[in-house]
Amino acid sequence: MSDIQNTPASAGSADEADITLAAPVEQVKADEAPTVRFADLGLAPEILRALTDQGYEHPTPIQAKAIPLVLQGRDVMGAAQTGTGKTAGFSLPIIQLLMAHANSSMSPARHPVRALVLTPTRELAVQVADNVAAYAKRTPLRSTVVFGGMDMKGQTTILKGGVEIVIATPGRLLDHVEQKNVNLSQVQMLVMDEADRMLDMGFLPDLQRIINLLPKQRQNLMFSATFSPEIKKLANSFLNNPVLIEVARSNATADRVTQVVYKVDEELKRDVVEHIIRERNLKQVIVFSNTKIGASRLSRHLEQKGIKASAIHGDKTQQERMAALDAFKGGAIEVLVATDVAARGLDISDLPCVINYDLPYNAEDYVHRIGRTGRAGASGDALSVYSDKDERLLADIEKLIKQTIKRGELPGFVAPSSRPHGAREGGREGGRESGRDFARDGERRGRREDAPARTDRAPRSGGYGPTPRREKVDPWFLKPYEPSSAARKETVTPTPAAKPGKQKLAFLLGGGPRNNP
DNA sequence: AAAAAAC
Repeated sequence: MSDIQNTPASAGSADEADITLAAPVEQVKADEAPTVRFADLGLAPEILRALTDQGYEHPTPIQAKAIPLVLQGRDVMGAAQTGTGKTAGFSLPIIQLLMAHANSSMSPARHPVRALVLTPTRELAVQVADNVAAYAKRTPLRSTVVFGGMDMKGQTTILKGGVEIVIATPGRLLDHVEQKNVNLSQVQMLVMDEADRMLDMGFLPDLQRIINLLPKQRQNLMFSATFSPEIKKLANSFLNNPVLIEVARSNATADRVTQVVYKVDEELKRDVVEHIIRERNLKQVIVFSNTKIGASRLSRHLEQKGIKASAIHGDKTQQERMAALDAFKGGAIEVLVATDVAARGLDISDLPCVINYDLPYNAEDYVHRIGRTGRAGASGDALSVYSDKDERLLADIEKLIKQTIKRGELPGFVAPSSRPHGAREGGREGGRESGRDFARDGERRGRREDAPARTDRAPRSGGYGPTPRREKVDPWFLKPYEPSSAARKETVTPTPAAKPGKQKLAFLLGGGPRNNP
């Protein structure tokens, strides 16, 4: 992938009119993939050791760019999705900067909160916190995570014990602030992760409340997958002279991910999902549902059919959510049926396959969902089932990704149009199970014997539809009338893993050391 | 039209 084309001539776009940057935005330029090592980035030995412990040697492109800039104290606006390594991109330099004044005193007063990371979802908070803790494990810095749905007590104890780095969802953090469990007046660094999602979720008032509690003098890092006008406004109001770091659009729509859609009868969707899981012998797959109830039902259905499945959505207790995630990561659960709570942010290793049980109402969410696969140089499959009523959704998605998605055929599943009226046919190849009654939902049916894994997978990439084109990024940051804003711009392109062999091995081992965090 | 997030 090459760099994104942004010409100054296009800067006068319509929605830029009401955007006034508080300060000029500097852009840096770098085209080639970095061949640097973490050791070249000026990181402390304690941090390098922690990275080595985990098998990381080479930074991803965004890390190679972001780390030095953050170390310089710059505000950074990162246009990056998950899977680009942005978590390490901000946490490593934060740890480094805080280390300069770290002390090993046990006194809570000597461990004021100095870095704050805000995330939209609880799971993402936990994940970021896990990373931070791992990177900081050889330093005296303390970190913790606070989020809702859990007892306040444990979090309160840790907060009162003193921590330098807090990772939090906004609501619970404010809760702690109100209860005087935490003081944010010493925060030097603020990270807003998945800022676009936080806005979508209505966190703006909470964000403003939190920011009002912070010192004016601080460093701000903001990451967002999209550049809506709202995000630009947020960037304008909260960032000070930021550097824009841009990662070419997620590899989600890159050729590494084979996308296929299957048009089926609405009521056959769950059987099709089951069929796909068996046919491909999938052992690690996320199935996305548009609704919480749909996720639960599908999960239950799959479980009844002897597939190790579990659902994760907002109506589950936090304990259930975490248990499901852990079970999935640990392999006890093979199919995680999720709402969009898991669409973004979650770094659930490198999934070989993602299935859309429903096409998302929001085309943008499609990109986020399938971004769970084909990560970090690996290939992946993104399969979607849809029915007649979803044609419009599919059209929206294809318009967004500027790509026609391959229409797949499922041998054994009768095409919706040719299905005889009233018949409920859902058998598979060889008609082994023809005549099954698909009408009675929830009825226990005979468990299907394990089907041998077939190899007639959908063809990999290529040859179908126009060449994928990267989404045009609105050049809001170009300030044609601002002399200090040189037309330099940073575009970081994800590169294949530096060591493909090692990467592959990591995947096979399921969570072993990866090349890039 | 749905999901997420504080109690």
